[in-house]
Amino acid sequence: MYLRASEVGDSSVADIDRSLVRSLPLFANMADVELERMLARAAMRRIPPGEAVFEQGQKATQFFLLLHGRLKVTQVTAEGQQIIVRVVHPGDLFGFAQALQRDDYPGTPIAAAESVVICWPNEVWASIVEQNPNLAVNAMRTIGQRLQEAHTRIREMSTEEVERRVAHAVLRLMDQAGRRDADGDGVHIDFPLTRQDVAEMTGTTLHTVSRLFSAWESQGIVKGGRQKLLIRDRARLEALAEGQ
Amino acid sequence: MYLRASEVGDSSVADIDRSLVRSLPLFANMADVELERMLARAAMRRIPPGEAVFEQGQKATQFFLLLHGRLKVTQVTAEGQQIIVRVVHPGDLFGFAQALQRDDYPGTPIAAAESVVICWPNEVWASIVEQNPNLAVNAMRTIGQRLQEAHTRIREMSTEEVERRVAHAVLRLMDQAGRRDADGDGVHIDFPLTRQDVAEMTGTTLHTVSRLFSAWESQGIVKGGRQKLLIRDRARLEALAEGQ
DNA sequence: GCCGTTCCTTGCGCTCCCGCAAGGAACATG
DNA sequence: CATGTTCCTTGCGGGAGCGCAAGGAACGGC
Repeated sequence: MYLRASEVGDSSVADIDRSLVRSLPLFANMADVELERMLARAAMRRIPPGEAVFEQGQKATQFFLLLHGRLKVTQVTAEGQQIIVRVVHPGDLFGFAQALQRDDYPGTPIAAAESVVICWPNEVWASIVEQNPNLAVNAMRTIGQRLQEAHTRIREMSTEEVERRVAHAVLRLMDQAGRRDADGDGVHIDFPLTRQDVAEMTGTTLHTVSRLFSAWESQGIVKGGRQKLLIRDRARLEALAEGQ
Repeated sequence: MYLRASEVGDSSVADIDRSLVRSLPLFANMADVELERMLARAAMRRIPPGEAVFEQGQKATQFFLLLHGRLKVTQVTAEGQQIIVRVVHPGDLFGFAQALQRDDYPGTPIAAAESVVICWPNEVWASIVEQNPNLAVNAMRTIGQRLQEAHTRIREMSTEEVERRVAHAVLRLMDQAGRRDADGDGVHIDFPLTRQDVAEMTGTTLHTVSRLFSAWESQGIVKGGRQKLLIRDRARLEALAEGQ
């Protein structure tokens, strides 16, 4: 049944995995009845890799929650330069334009791996918050954390050289999407990640990232691969991030 | 009476300028009674230039609103490098640590000019939000906007060269703190602003900022001065910000 | 299995910008 | 007015990292 729905791309409320949703911090203090009422107004969508959930600049009519998979949120500048604003992990809200007080989406979330999202029309937000202020508080915390991450990134970009910034970015990815490697030693990043991606996260070029990874690999700190990254020596990486 | 209170540094609720507070978007939808109740739990403080409202890392027990003046929020890295995270303008909330889900303040707000703030103990927040969800929504929007600004800055730092970044920063300051100059031509920044400050906002050095300002001055775009900046040709500055 | 596409690597030259250094101007303080 | 402090300016040299370029490796589609 799930598979059939997936083929269509859209799917009914009944298919949404309750236990998964229930475990999210966002809904921690929400009563079962409330949650059910909220899910009743939701829709589910499957996003194949490389596809966008919505496009930057598009009118914001819905907000979203990532259930499975991984999204890279990109922004494109007037000159066509692209950057990755953040990575959306399972359980994260995104496409939250109205909270940012704008009526269009500021970025484009692209599926790095096969992903499943649920979405609500914008109007749902207000009506739900009214009955459940706790959700608003939770959402605010989420945005607050995101703000903190942004400030961290600004600080790093202002004061650190490229190697440290890249090391920090890799450590962050490791914490958010690390997975113990099947082949024994090390932790790998759990979704396809190109050198270009890392460059766009750290404000550098894919060339520099490639050179760094090569250098690190020769020291046994990481092991690269096409769209893959395996971290073998976290301590050394942390040392690099702190500037030796 | 106001002056006497100022001398002490702390002041009573009665002194708070109601019409000023009333006009803030944050309280737009709040009933007079609610506002009065909220102000009843507030305290007022005067901050002389150069002094901090609180220190980075300090336990967060209060949140704040800037009434008059101007604050530069700085963060110091482990290596002692300083950056300016943002500038607080009159009407802005700050010291909002609990919304960021942390119990210490992430930065240090330093008065650039003589400033007046009002502050509340953290507990007030929860009790007020409960009775007035609208305030939570407003606060979330504020944080959302701040997040957007942070992303803009990240994008600029990733993709633009120093000159464009500095031009953008100056334009932003102009919009937020610009004031028609008394001596006729141009708009000046309404608080003391050093080259070092601008450097810390844009992730460069005071040397580079100084060189840029000199170059711009020789083209008649701006006019510098000790802790002063006068913008004479906004159009040219915008052109620079867009990359000629 | 072949071919096209995407992704990665590495060398080389160049440029933007930092860091050092030294001097000068504005302002505060007694 | 004298002295110290903060802030600004400018020259010079060096280096981190970008951009170009060219080649190679992994993957997917037919």
